[in-house]
Amino acid sequence: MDTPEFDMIRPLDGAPRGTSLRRQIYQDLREKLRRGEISADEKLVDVDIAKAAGISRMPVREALLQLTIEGHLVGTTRGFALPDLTDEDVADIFEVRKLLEPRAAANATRDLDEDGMARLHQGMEMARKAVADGSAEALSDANIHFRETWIAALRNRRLAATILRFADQAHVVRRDTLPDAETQQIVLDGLEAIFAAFVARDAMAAHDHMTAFMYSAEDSFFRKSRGRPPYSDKTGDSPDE
Amino acid sequence: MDTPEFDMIRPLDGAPRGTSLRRQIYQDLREKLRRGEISADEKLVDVDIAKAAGISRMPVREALLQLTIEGHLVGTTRGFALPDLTDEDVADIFEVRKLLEPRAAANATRDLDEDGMARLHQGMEMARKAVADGSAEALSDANIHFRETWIAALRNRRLAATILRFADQAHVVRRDTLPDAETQQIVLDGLEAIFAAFVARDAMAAHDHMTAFMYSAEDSFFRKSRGRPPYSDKTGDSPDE
DNA sequence: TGGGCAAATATAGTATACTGTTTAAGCACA
DNA sequence: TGTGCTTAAACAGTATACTATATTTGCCCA
Repeated sequence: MDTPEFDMIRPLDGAPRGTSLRRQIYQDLREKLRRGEISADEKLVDVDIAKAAGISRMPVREALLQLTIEGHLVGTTRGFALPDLTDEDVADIFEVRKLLEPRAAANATRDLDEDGMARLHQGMEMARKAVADGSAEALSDANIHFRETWIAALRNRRLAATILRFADQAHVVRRDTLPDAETQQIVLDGLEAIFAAFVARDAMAAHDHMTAFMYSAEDSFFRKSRGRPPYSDKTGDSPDE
Repeated sequence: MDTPEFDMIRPLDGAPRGTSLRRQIYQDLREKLRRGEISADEKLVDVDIAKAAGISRMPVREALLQLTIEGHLVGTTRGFALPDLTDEDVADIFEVRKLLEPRAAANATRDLDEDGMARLHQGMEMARKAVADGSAEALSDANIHFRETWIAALRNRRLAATILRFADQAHVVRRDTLPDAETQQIVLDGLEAIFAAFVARDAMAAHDHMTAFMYSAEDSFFRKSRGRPPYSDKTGDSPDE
């Protein structure tokens, strides 16, 4: 019930020496967010996470702040939580992704090595099996695996990090669209086309198929969840700065 | 020499109530970085800044961490400092900017209101005067003023924030290229063309002129400072994640 | 005089304690 | 059964103290 008395033990999985606690907590939470293991109503409280990890508040707090800065969380007066994205938010995220990912995919045809290609192949197998099984979670995992592989290959690390930042914010989209069988098939077809372009190292094909993939994902979301891509005339808020 | 005994005074400029200390420090440092008031060899140390502001380390530390996360600083074991960007880094930044800013400029032709237009006009006057005077600093200020105005108008706040994040990292470029009279004229011409497109609310013209502006800025940098846009075969570092 | 080893130093990182504010809970009163 | 007020709880924010580590400085010895 009280604060822990012992400070030499770190009951955190592998405990990789040399890595700061902030980084460990950050990566752990980031992973959980990516996997969708944080529910929308859940509140992340630094002191709770700290107690669970057997460390103090500060590294946890800093990790939560980083996730907030990156747009993965929002800080409220009562703990940190997932942002509930409006249609405008989702449209904004897609606008950025549509600008970045096609070009990045084209670059990946240049940057991918054989090892990466093998992992992409893995990802495709996972995706095919997932769709055959009708498993939304498995397809989501496969999709993440696929994306992280080709993005990891990119020479431009800034571009890569920015893409991951925005792509990971769209878990709402996955949750709302992937359960649908038709959407699953569309996603798989898109991945197949992109994968083929990667294998052929055809930069323009990768660019164009990624563009199509983005548009179809956006379309799925706005058809499933509501009527139309929005933009009434919202007054300015400030997700950053 | 000792720690301050009084905690109700905040010897920080305007002292806007309700704003967290972290935010105040962040914005102050961000502004200084934007203005180029932090030299490349300078080291930013939390405890020093905290003492100067009459507050504790933690808010300062968190502000420095935020700036590091955003790529404006790098953390070393001996204080935070400006990142010394390699040619690859600059090329990477320009690649992202070239993807984002043309589209954003096109959007700005839709999003700018009359007030923003007036401020753009101001910025142009500043820029013309700066070039007439041959003042690199004044042109830099005008350029920043101009950019911040049209970006502030954007409805897509994520796009806006991302652009500012990358654009502000390029102060090295300004420093290395703007002193040159020929470059100043090129910059001014570019701004004039973009401004005209904004005034005419011609989205495609804005897009194309912004594209040209990006390429000419990149070209200026790599012509002035070294031979060619790079890409030998650097092994992976990790500016983010 | 140089080169490696050892203290000193400066700094990030972490821990703990305190404060202020917002939200929620309890309670009286209508 | 609400409705306004008061109190309590929960949390972020800030402060201060402690620790670990890397860089530098200086010394000793070859």
